[in-house]
Amino acid sequence: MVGHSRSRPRASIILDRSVCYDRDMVAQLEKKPSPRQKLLAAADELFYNEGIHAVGIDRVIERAGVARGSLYYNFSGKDDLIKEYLLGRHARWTGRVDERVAKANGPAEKILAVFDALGALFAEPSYRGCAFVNAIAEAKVDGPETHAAAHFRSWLHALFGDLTAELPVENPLELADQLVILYDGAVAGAQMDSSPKAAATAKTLASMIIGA
Amino acid sequence: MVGHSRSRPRASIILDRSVCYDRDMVAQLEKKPSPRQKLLAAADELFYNEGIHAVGIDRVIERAGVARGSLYYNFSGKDDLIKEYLLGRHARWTGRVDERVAKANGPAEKILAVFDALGALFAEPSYRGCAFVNAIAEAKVDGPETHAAAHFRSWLHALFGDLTAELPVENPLELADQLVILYDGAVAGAQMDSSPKAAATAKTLASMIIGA
DNA sequence: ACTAGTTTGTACTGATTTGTCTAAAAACAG
DNA sequence: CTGTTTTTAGACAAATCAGTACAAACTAGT
Repeated sequence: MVGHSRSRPRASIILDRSVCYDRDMVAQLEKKPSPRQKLLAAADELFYNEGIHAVGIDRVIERAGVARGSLYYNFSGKDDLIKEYLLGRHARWTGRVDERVAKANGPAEKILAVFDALGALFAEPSYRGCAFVNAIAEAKVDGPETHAAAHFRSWLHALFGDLTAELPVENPLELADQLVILYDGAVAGAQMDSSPKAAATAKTLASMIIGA
Repeated sequence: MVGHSRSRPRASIILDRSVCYDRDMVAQLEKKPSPRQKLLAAADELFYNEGIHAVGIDRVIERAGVARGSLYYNFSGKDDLIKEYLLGRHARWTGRVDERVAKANGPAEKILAVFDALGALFAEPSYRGCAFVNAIAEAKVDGPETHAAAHFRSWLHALFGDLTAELPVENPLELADQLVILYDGAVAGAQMDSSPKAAATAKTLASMIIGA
């Protein structure tokens, strides 16, 4: 609940996305990872695999191999670490989806490419559901997870909203809502049933409703 | 991790389902609720609204208005309380769905009745997603949530599997998988976007795929 | 009324939680 | 080299966690 007692570091979430090549970025890529990066990597792994609430900062610190003080020097507390963990998840996942969508030709193929991205995600052995759904499940009202999850949801709706707008259908917004349901259903089903084929099932449904 | 040190009570989960009318059942309905029932009611409310991990047993006890010892007399520990909480959620939800399905005429209407049940669920102001999805999100491997969630998932697949089997389609099992995705998508979308209309959207999609 | 089963209130343990503090070493920039 | 920033290791506090122990009181069946 208390801010930094020392000065704040200059690193930002942009550094993790490889979109901005300033001097600090190049320097961090060539040198060994900073304590901040090690902490974010450890938090990403532990929070996602075991749940945010179930993982104490001691385990994050131990996993990262850094000193306890480094956490509170680079972050204002666990809530801040949670927020940055979710921002990183958001950036990496949207990057993967945008990449696949960009490669596809035409709005219909771009929509189906989203479900191909889900299929690749579900095939990863470490898949344990949507980080934002899981975070909201254990979040208290107005917790650090709220804004990050809302940000992710607006991205998801905009993704399908933009793609269906280029489709020759009578009601693109309704179609976007339907695609969001297919997306959410595949994500949840793959987690609960441990069946990666949910992506293929959802993709089949998606191709049905965008073709009709 | 330790069993009962005193003798174990004779009440079972069946008593909460109103399916078995023995003498104990009638007695419990007419008298004031037992500490066990108060504890289950408090755990149901707190675990669902705030997350299992985030709620300590002290808050459950305080909310139930019973003594600390009553928890460990009626349950073997928090894990046991979690298990009973999820069993109760399972019984109540499947009861509500089965009731609506039973009232519908014909397999197609019965399938759509499931999504009507979801619509009624999402309209409740206390809706906060699927208790089993939320529980798994914060559960550790082989925790008390695992079996309850698996039990619920097999019920869900059997529900749509049985209903699609009575439908004149070429591949009822594939259709059942698709309906599960619509169900999961509505459940997750209604939670993440706080929009009860996800049930109607999923129902529209369901009627499309079972009509074709 | 007697007895067994149940509930209560409180105190207590031991482990774990997030977060603070300090002093010294290390890395870094001008 | 000099001075600032960052990292380290560890001790420490205050709160909370699940669970145990125990004695007294209450309830219900016979």
